[in-house]
Amino acid sequence: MNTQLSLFQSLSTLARKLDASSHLTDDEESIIKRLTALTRTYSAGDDIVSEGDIPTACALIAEGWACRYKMTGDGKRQILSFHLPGDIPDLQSLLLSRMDHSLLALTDLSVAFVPHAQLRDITAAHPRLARALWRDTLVDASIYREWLLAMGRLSAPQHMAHIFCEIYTRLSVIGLAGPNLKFLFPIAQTDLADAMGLSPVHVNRTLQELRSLGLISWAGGRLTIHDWGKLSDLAEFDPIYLHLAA
Amino acid sequence: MNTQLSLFQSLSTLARKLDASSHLTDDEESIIKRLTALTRTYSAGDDIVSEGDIPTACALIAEGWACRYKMTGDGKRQILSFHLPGDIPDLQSLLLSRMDHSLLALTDLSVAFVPHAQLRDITAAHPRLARALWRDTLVDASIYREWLLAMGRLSAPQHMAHIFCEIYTRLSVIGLAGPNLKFLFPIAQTDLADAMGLSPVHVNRTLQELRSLGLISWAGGRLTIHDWGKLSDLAEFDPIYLHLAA
DNA sequence: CGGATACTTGAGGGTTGTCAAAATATGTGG
DNA sequence: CCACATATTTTGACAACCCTCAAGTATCCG
Repeated sequence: MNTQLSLFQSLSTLARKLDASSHLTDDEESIIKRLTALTRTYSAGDDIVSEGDIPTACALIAEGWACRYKMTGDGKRQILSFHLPGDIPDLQSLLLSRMDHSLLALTDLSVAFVPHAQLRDITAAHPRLARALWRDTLVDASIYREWLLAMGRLSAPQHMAHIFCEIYTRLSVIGLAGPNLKFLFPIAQTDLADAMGLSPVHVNRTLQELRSLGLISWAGGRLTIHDWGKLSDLAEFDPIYLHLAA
Repeated sequence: MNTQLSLFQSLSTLARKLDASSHLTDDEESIIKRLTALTRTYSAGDDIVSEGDIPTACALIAEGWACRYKMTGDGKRQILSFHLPGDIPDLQSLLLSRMDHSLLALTDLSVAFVPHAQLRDITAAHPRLARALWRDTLVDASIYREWLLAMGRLSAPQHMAHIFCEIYTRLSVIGLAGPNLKFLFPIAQTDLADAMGLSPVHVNRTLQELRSLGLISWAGGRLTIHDWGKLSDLAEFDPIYLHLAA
């Protein structure tokens, strides 16, 4: 993808997300769209930012999927969240200088880096934009809460169904999934396993269960939800925790 | 405890916490200490705020322990975080109007309610205070990340050890635990189970394992860490995620 | 076409859950 | 201070869930 186009698009997506949740004025919207940023591309598997780093810019996802993760001492990985275009997964680095986790490209990825200095300037000059960004980090925290519930108290099939429902909903918001319930889900089963805290083998078996129930199909990086009602019921999915409306 | 005293103390604890992480000026510190708030007391087991509520004030814990939790459809509970004096567990309600989870008194509790209007005023007038509060919510999110890692990828004994290490560290910061490693841990094993995503029976057995290893004792609501080195090694506990220093 | 990666399947073992009951601690009223 | 009711902790037996190891199959990519 063209770098200029990619930057323009990612800033538009961000502005759209912030407007949807915090009602930006035209003025505020154009400030977001005029952010300058250095665009970089990554290959699937690359670290974008690593635990311990002290970033000087925030990563705005332009295209592709990323994730936050942490490792245990003996090399087990836990994925903490998935990130889609329009997300700024390390926005917290503006106030928490040292990264307590890493950021990884799950697919080939293009990222626009918005300098901290610039974000500090606009948040100082525009308190409403500061609040919109703050709100965005609070929604992040809300998603963590939902994931904790899913990890601790949902069965494996419920948990997996929950992830599918969340991703579909979030993709819809940014226009990357439509009402036909077919969309790109371009990660490996191993990644899903690390997000659910399970082994890849068990994820594979859980997946077959959902398939044989006729709820979904997933192949070649494309996911189809065959029965949204049953899938979201199973997952006890209620999008309130995404705080999509102000 | 006297209500006035309790309010004064909770505001001091809050000011101290914010100063430690974000370096308040004397002026800013006194603004925090002059917040007006209605103090209320709760009994262990009371809901302070419930999922779906739209709060108009934020709950500042003055004395006792609280927790955030969510329930599944079939009545299973997941505790999402523990909250100690000086914490404002529902600070996010300032920007996310509807509660996506509930807040519960784990012990008898006194809470100072700071009106949203007042918080909006001081964050508008004092951007540095706004950032200090924002930072506090970002630390919250960081703790969620660490809990996700613990739930997904640590063994039950490691996970439990991790919780003990975290709580000890956080109690130290607010002066409720000292270098002798003995401190109040006034919750039930059932609560710990709901925080770890395990059954009470298994928590009990895990506890006996830690006891028989000579790492801790826990009885009558008092926890003693006998070997901090071994306990924190087992838990792979690294307090970086608490972001105690700016 | 060949090598690497990802997915699938099977077998067996460890961890954790459920159910039920006993033992202990806690709290309250007399 | 005791007696009782209640809540919490502890124990045992068994089943379900999930993990590991290992091998086989499919898919992707140069």
